[in-house]
Amino acid sequence: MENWEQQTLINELTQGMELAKQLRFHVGPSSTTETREYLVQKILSSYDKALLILNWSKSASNGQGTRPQPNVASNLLPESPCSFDGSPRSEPCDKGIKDQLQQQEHLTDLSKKRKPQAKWTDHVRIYCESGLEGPHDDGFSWRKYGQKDILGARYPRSYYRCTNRNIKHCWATKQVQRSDEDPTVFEITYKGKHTCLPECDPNLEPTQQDGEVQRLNNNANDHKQSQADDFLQNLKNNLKVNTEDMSNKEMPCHLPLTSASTEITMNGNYSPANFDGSLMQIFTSPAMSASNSLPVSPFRQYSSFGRGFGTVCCSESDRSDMFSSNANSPYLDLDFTPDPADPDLTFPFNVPGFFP
DNA sequence: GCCATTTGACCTAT
DNA sequence: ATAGGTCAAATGGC
Repeated sequence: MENWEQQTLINELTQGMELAKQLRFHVGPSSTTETREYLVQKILSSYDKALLILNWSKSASNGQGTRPQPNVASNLLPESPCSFDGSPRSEPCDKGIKDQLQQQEHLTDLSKKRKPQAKWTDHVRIYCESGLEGPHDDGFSWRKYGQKDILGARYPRSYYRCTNRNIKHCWATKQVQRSDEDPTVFEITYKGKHTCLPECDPNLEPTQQDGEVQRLNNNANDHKQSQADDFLQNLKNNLKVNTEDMSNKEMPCHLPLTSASTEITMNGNYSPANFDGSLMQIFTSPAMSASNSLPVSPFRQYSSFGRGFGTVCCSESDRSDMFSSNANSPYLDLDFTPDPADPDLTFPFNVPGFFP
């Protein structure tokens, strides 16, 4: 067993023990069911991770060349930058990492040639239902550059790229496609990472924003707590959030939120410290899509989510089928380098967006 | 005029 | 050959 595996194992077991201790204090009637379920889920998650690491090491020592890839975490670790959402992934996690590297290598290739497939892909599925007062976005501006009828799909697929593509060489793209099975469900696939800053603060000068990107990249951990706090606060106020895992079965984890109208369900665990993560699959409600009486223009509306996570722009005509979700972290460097000592720390934040 | 969307054409992977 | 992804001219709104 490699050192980092051992360390991770220790971390997970330690975390599990700490969580169990916390749970002990929440056995009484003063604590909410959500709190207890949340802690239980985290404990289970920690032990799942630990077991996986053990199995991983075991298979490796047995000479089985194919270790469970780090994407095992995608099944179990919502903080996994590779798949927090748990929705079907187009790429194995490790391949995604390689692809990211390949993408960086090809960033200079601005030719008309199609760039290599799926350097880094995230898959997000979102639907909205009543409860959100307006579209939430992922903090980035997207420009639609294509639409294509997909074989076997009832609805066309829309292609979006970051509006900063030319300005800041931001190569993030996303694809939005309405689900055949449930037209209220939209599948959003993100490709590439944002190298630009979300327009979270219109008062910031570009240079300030650039500096902010750098600062955030360098001090991502410093912001986790505040982002998480803001996120939680807004969740309490606004959202009902669900996620699904890869097999589309529920692995609920109820956050200890006090608002009766607020519920967060996600596969795996959650802690505020994790909410700087890039991948969070959020289900919001569909009825919102029917509402055209938005309080604010869908163009560049600032989200009330979190710290007003930036803007998203889209056309009026496209509001019916475009969503924005923050599969890519708006703030953090999306280059995913698993920190073996603390994988949780690499979990970036994700904010859902929605365009009715 | 600028910017975003639309949409047909083109390119690439399979 | 076909499907998916992207480009870029045309178009429209502000």
